[in-house]
Amino acid sequence: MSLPHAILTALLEKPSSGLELTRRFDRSIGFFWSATHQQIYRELNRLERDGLIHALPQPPSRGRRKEYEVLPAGRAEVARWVAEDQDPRPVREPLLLRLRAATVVGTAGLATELRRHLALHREQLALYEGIEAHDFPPERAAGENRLQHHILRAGLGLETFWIEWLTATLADVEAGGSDGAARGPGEAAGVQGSGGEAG
Amino acid sequence: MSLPHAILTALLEKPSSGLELTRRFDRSIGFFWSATHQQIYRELNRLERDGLIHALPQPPSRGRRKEYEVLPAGRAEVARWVAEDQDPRPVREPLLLRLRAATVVGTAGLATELRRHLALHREQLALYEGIEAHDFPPERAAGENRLQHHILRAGLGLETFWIEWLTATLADVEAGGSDGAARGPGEAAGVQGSGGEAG
DNA sequence: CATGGCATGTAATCTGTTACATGATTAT
DNA sequence: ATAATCATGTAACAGATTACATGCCATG
Repeated sequence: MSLPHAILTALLEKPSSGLELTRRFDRSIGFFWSATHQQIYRELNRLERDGLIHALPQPPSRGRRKEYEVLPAGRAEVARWVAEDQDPRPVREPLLLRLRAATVVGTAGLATELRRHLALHREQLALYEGIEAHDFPPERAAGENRLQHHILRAGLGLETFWIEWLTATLADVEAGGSDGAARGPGEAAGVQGSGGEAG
Repeated sequence: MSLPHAILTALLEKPSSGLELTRRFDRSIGFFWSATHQQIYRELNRLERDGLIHALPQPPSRGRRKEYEVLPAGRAEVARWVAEDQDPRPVREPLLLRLRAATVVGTAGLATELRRHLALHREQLALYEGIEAHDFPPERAAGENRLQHHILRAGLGLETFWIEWLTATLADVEAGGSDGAARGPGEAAGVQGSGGEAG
């Protein structure tokens, strides 16, 4: 249940309308929590109903811009949530799944996908590096906004990791070149399976 | 739409019943794609209805074990999916969200959470290291199952990244020690916001 | 007054989560 | 017999995705 809190945080930073929020969820916030405008409007209505935010007084009609502001109860809820016990979500990465599938049905077409992903991650890394250069220049390194910098570094670090991992994996997939089906059904099963059970 | 393919892959590795699959989704496969038994049973029924798998002939009654096997159409579907164009999912990490919220409402209670996460990631890393030692011993390094090793390395790399990142972030949060509310509302907004817009 | 873009919203569907229900099997 | 556990399943709901609908407003 993070979306309402993401919205509250965004509104605390700056009161906004639904569409403005949508835009911000395409950029900075969306780098680690994405949301569509439908999710956002729905959640705004709930948050208002629950008394955590309220719309600034404006003639309410259908197609008209509606600006929201966080109420004290909303701010308190965010503060509570920051300290809440909340386990890290298990990794959910379809590409790793597909890699595993490839060990069974063959790697045909996989290299192309890996290359494509590599390019996308390089793009994203470049984007983050641009933001870092702009917002956290070396001259005022030990500044106030250390937390913000750490958040950005998470993005930088993750992209860097994927780039390295994809590069290594791609090399092996291209070297192996085995486009066809896997060697034998069931052979690959033990490797990850038995290890997991042992651990 | 990865769950059906995850199940097909698991069944290709080894025909199983619903509960067996559930167990495997708690270990090896679950390391990068988790699922509960309800999801699995629902999906098994759909896959059978769609002719991608079939239950091995056994007296079908309610509480009785039902073993499934992948049909040729199912294998073909997996092969198709391995090569499919599929963009990486945007990162969705509540902890980063909470960090950002903390820049606005204060870091009270945050260090505790970071420490807890650090411990959990260290545990997970140890688990992966155990599996690596067991399944990929250095003596038969350049072996057959390179792909499987790469999959495991993704887990190792991600956990390692989070441990390093959490350590660095925690140090700053503890040093800053500002438990109270943020400096001023709106001040923190520009940092990530403007950077994102510029990029 | 028509067009296009801005802004909010509805509806349908799918995926994921939580809680509970029920039949079968095994051990005591 | 009965309790514990194995195994499958139902129901209700929350969250996320996709497609579409509607009203406002500026411009030509």
